[in-house]
Amino acid sequence: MPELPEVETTLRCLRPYLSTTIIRDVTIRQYQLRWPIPNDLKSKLQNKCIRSLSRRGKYLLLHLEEGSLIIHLGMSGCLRILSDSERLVPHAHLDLILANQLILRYIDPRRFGAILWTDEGPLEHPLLKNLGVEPLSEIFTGDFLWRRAKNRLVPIKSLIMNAKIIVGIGNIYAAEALFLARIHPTIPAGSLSPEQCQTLVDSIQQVLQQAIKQGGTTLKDFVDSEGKPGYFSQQLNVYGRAGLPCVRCGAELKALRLAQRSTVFCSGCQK
DNA sequence: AAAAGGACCTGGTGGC
DNA sequence: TGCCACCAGGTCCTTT
Repeated sequence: MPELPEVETTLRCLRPYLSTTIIRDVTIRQYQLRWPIPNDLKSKLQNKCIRSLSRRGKYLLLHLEEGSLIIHLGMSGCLRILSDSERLVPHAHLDLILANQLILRYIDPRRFGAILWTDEGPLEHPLLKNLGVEPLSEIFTGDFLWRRAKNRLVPIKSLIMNAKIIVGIGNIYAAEALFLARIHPTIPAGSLSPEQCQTLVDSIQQVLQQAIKQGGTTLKDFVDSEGKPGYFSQQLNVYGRAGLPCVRCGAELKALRLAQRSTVFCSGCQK
């Protein structure tokens, strides 16, 4: 499910409910996610105050007095704020019962997500420490991308989805950004000109910012923490539109498989 | 070092 | 209606 805009939407939605809130209790129904939920998590959280929330790439971080909860939504995860009367749905793996009577519930059918704890600064955690740049930060420039792409033969789509280089871009927004930039998804990353890199950076930032503004993309089951879907799916130009006409030139959009991911593009517009 | 492919897991869809 | 193959928003790990 969630790429950067969906995680950011979740963060913004949660913040008013969670910051400076005390966790009264923790219910764990399923420990087996991508990695097991730590056995001692309950003791780390119970009666502790959530000081603040942040995001790094697709990771959500809840900062407590000592240590942080690291949450990743995987492919199908979401976090909901619920009143205690709501009935349990399948795959509700963890609840934080808050002092304000609300429940923060983690739901993840495919269990590709993760809930981990770190006593240290969370950015030093092995999963976060080697992450690439934030695409909406000022250090993500055309020159940065050009230098990282130089001499590399991987398809440009794979490169921009590589979290060691840039975080947050998944299959939807990679396809959309390449369409906006008129760049073919399979061309070797190292063959882009500096100008094309600048265009691509601009397109990535544009598509992510627009998607955040729309509350993310709901394909199937993404909702924010209040249960509202995102509306960016109405603005998708290529993702999920193989066989349909290109909104720019009218040519039939093509699909191919790249690194086991479906990839839609316009062979008329994207060179 | 870089690139490619497999693995993890559930649920929905389309074909026969 | 049932069964099966295949697909889905991620990303780490192993192999080449």
